[in-house]
Amino acid sequence: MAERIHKRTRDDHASEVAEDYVEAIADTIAEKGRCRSMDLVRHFAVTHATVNNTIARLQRDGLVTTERYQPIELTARGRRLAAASRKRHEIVQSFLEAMGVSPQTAAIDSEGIEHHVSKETLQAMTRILKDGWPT
Amino acid sequence: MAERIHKRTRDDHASEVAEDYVEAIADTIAEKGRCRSMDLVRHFAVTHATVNNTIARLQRDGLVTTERYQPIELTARGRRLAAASRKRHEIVQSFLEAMGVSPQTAAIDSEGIEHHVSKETLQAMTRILKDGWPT
DNA sequence: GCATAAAGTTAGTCGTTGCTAACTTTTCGA
DNA sequence: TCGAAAAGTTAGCAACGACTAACTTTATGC
Ligand SMILES: [Mn+2]
Ligand SMILES: [Mn+2]
Ligand SMILES: [Mn+2]
Ligand SMILES: [Mn+2]
Repeated sequence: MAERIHKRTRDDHASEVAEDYVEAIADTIAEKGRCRSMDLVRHFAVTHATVNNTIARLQRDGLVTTERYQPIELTARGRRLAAASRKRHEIVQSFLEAMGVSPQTAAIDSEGIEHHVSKETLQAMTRILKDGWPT
Repeated sequence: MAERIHKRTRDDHASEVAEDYVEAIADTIAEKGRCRSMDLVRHFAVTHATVNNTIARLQRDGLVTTERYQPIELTARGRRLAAASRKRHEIVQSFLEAMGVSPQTAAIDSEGIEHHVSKETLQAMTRILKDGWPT
C-alpha cells in the first residue's frame, strides 16, 4: 500500500514539466499565433538555456517539433496533452476559488496541485462544482 | 505574476522530500520506538543507498542526527517540521475524503497535493470541514 | 561462539532540471 | 543598409534523487 503511494507522486513529477510546457506553448500559440523560446523564458522564469534543454527533451519525447531559429510547434500528441492538462488545471483552479480561496492563491496552488489530482478526485471536483458539496 | 507561480511550485518540490522523510521518521519512532534506514526503505520503496544519501542531506540541513549504524533521530527542528507536515497532510487527506473521494485515492493524491497547499488554502479546507461549503 | 543473514556504508553512474558563459543567427530601427 | 539588440544555440557545470555493486558492521539463530 504505502510503497505505491510515493511511487505515484514521483511519477506525477516526472510528467509535470512536460504538461506545464505543452500547456504554455498551446496558450501562447492561441494568444499570439506562435510560440518562441523567449515566451517560455518569461512564463517559467528560467533561462533561455534551460528552455532550450527542456524543449529538446519534449522533442525527443514526441511532444513538440522545432526547426533551428523557428517557433516551437506542438505535435498531435502534444496538443492532446496540452488540452487535457489545461482542462484539468482549470477545474482545479475553479474548485479552489469555489472553496473561497483568493484567485491569486488559487492560481499559485493549482499550478502544483494539478499534477497530483487523479481522475477520481477530478470527477469529485467537477461534481461538487456542479451539484454542490456531498451531504 | 506568472513568473512567481512556477517558482513557488519549484520551491515546494525542493522541500518535499525533507517533509515526507521527517514525517515518516516521526511516525516510525512513535510506532516502534526508533527509526532504522530499512523502515524508510520500505516506506518509500527506494533502495537503502538512496535512503542513506537522503538522510545525509537531512543531517546537513539540521533536521536529523545519526551515528554510524545507529537509529535515526530528529532534531528539534526536524520534530517541528514533522508535526506541521503531518497535520497539513491529515487535513488534506480528510478534506479529499469529505469530498467523496475514496480513502485509497485520498491517501495517494494527498501525498503529492499536501506540498502545494498554501496556508490560505489549508485554512479554507479546515473551515469547510468544520462549517461546510461556502454559500 | 560463530556463521550467516540483515543492515548500513561507500563509490560510481545516470537523467532531470537548473545555471553561466561564449558564441551564432535573426530582427529591427536609425 | 548595416550595426546593434534580441533571440537562439552550444558547452560545461552542479545539485538532487534515483540506481547498482562491492564492501563493512551488526544482529541472530543454531
Ligand atoms: Mn499547468
Ligand atoms: Mn503545473
Ligand atoms: Mn508527501
Ligand atoms: Mn508536486
